Amino acid sequence: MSIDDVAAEAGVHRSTVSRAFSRPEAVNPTTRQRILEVAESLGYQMSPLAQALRRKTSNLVPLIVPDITNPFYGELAKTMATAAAGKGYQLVLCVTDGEVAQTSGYLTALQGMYAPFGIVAPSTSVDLDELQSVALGSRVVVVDRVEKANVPTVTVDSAEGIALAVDHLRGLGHRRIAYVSGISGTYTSRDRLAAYEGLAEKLEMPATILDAGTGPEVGERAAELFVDMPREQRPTAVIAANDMVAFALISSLGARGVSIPGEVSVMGFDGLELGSRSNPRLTTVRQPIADMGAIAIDLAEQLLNDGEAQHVVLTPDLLIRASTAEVPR
Amino acid sequence: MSIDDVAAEAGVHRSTVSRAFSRPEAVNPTTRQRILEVAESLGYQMSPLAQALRRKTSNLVPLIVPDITNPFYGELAKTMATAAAGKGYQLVLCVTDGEVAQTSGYLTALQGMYAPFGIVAPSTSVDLDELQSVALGSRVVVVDRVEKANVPTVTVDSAEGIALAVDHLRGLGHRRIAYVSGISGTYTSRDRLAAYEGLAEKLEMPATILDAGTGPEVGERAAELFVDMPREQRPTAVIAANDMVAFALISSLGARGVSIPGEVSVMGFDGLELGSRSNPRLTTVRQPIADMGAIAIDLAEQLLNDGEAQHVVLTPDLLIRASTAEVPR
DNA sequence: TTGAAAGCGGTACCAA
DNA sequence: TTGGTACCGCTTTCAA
Repeated sequence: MSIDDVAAEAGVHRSTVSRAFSRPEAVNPTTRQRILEVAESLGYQMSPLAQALRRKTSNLVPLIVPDITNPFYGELAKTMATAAAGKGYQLVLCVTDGEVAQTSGYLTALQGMYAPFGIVAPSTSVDLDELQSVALGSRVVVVDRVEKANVPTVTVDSAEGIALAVDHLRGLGHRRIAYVSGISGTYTSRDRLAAYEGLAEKLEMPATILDAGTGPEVGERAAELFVDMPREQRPTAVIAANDMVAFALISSLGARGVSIPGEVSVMGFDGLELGSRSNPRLTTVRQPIADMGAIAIDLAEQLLNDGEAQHVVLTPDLLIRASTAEVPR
Repeated sequence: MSIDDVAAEAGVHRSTVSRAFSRPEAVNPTTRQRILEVAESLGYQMSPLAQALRRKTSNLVPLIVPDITNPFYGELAKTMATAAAGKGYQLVLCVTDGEVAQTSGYLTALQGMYAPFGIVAPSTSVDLDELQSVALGSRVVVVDRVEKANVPTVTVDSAEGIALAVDHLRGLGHRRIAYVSGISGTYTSRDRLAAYEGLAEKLEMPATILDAGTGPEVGERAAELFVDMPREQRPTAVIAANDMVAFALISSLGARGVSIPGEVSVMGFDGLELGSRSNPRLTTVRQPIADMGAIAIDLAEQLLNDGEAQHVVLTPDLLIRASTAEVPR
């Protein structure tokens, strides 16, 4: 079932059929109508491959994430998939396991497929300059990573988020509020940490940083640090670098008999759906993940059209659930 | 950078270059060596698109999942991605939101891309016969769904898994063991439920089924049912249809002040990584998700080669963590 | 073992 | 507005 079959059946030339689809206004309405009907009746589907080969641009968009197992990237992938599908793109799933080399590998591979652009949710150490050096790299939008001049980015305001969290906790009477840093210092984790430190200074609040550790043992280190502190010095609340760290921390704290929010309030950052199924349900700063997909695609298209690299910074909000409570007295 | 550039530079015909890559034995070793070197020095990459167009088969493999947000599918996707990458396939992410129509839609779309086969983790209601009626449908392997004669499948033994769970709980002294059914009756959920009922009968154990409800409120219904029962009738342990249901249940139970595993032991089924970050850490039946990806790809390739639809049934094992304990007395 | 030529399924420019 | 034609980058059959 190719374009020639339709052309023959409709009694026109293949080029006319082609136009009927790609530039409808350039063909006689009557003719077009006939072509469309014939195509319909023949069940004709245009070959995206042939089209891409000729046009030198496909509808294949690489989505590069460090770890699709992580629900944050899962939620991100979902919104991306929805947004992409709406614009006729197909998402090619590229999982890097946090390895930098893979990112550029995928990008060049997908460029061979004439991918029009790529979406990258970079792991820690991806150097954006390096990224741009690979061919597709100059047509990439970066999600969940702070601004970089000539690469479009969509992020959430860390300072705002941390302020929301700290406000909430102070409103509950907390004064010793610690920050639990994320797995191997994710980029956002660092950004949020900086926001926390900045705010602590501004508020003249003591800044305590607990390291959650890495790997499958996340949360263990921070929990150890916590229980090893003399009671009266312990923070009464902690803000985790992200929801996953918060879950891990709560788990480790729970295993040590620390009750939440009875003894410590714990806040996350991300607003994962999962937080409504945790024990206790997680109070957290919510990123508008649902918007990020659509925005990322828009930014990509803008980049292609105007060559303009825009930066969109989204505003987070508070999701108050059950892991925070008034400071114990 | 096309095949002709390499040909020119190496002083041979394009067809020879083509052969040098695809049928190395059909070209003079010396010539081939030269071609390879030239290609290397020119940084030549073959166009997968052009190749696919001509060969009528690509390396694009649709991975169809109902919800990538669910960590189970996330873990599945990860192993698939790894297995696929190892064989030179690219995974195209297709999220169906549980809508049947989408599945066949994706399949036909990807067939237009000459996808050699597809991987489907079907949602509840996908009819496998219906699935096979669409073009690509006859070259599909199904994951996480019981056998169907002419479609290759890879699944885990539900009966074995439930037996493992029940054994574990009975070993801890539990006699009233309930089953909490999953979200809108997933296929595996039903399969596991049947296994539970079968085993209960065999063991002459009372079978209690708690419905976890649907949507964002999962777990709520079961938790209500549970607390509404008179204490002495309450199950002392429950087996959830899957880990996500277990998390939700624990969350809802926790919100009602029921302590786990103090008052009830809760078991999951899946073995998600997430279970090591829950509170309490989840005792569960583990599916060898990591193997499923590689096996699925193998089955697909076998199907293409021999036309044979194999069924692989994997054996689950027990992951004992902290959500189960001896029956309270 | 290598080259020539046709074709995969489209697009786009040029002419009519 | 339509048709003709060349070409995108590669594969494959047929001859040499």
